[in-house]
Amino acid sequence: MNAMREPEGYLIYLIKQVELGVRRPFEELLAAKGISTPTYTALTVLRRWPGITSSELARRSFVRAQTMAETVNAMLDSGLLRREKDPAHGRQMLLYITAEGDRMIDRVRDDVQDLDAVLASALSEEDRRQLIHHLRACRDVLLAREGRVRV
Amino acid sequence: MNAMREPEGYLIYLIKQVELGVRRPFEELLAAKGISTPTYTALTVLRRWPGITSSELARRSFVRAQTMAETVNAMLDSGLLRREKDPAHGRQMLLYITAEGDRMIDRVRDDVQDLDAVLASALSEEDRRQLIHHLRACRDVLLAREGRVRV
DNA sequence: CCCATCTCAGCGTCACTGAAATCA
DNA sequence: CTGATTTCAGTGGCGCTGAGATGG
Repeated sequence: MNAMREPEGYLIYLIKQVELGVRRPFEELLAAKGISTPTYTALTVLRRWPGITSSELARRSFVRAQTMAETVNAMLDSGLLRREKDPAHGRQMLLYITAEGDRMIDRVRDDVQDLDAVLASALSEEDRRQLIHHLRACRDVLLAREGRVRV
Repeated sequence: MNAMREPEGYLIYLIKQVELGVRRPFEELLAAKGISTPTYTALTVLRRWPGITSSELARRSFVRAQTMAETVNAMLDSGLLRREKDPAHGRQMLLYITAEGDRMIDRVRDDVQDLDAVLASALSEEDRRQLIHHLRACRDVLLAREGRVRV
């Protein structure tokens, strides 16, 4: 418990620090291929959950629906996504990645993996596996707090 | 290696997602006590490294010197920090936390710990310890890339 | 009637670049 | 002269709130 008495021992603090440290190189990497961070994260979430609405995508991405709407519109304009009317709900539009969207993910994959390798360069393969696993657990706790997320 | 083929297996992606998910509740928590995220992080770094310059604080916080200068000025105005001329370097100013700054950290400690506990609620105590340890390793890799940081 | 989505409009924080002055 | 810090000025991405329209 003593480890929690100082900010250095807080998960929140360390996660924020690591994220800030990796933000710039990550954004530069994506910008070199012509996409933004919100676009990249939306693509990755949508690849896992094709056919969800923009609002649901927002919840899974931890942003407001209005914020996600901007990102989605930009992606529609650049052809990374397409949307279809939900036959069961007149107003809702379901989102899908296009072939161009898939190509975009492929285009940045190597660079993202390289940066990831730098980040993990002080960790053993087993450490890295554990870190991924624990971060997923934290993410899922936050998702559960975010209100209902469709299965 | 297969775990790295999808974004779900990237450290970068998960760290960004967790950070985004925790950002809002964290900022609300701090705002309730009257401080901002940059101020909080500056306080925590400075507590560990009293007497560093604003530029060095910027490097350790992964922001530019100009960005940090704004945060530091606000903190000087509100009495959380004081600064002294470095006797050995005419132009440089060394930063120290004031008693008021220490009180500010104390004031938010319980709330930060509560949020931290939520984040770690799916982890065992041993998992949490490992996660902290691995995140520190990632942070230190990034710090080392940031150019010379004074011991 | 209520609730969720979608859309339009405006706002604020925070990190950025560029450039000039000071001093070891 | 070179390199680092400090300071002044301007910019922009990105997430936010509020409000109105549509539809189950």
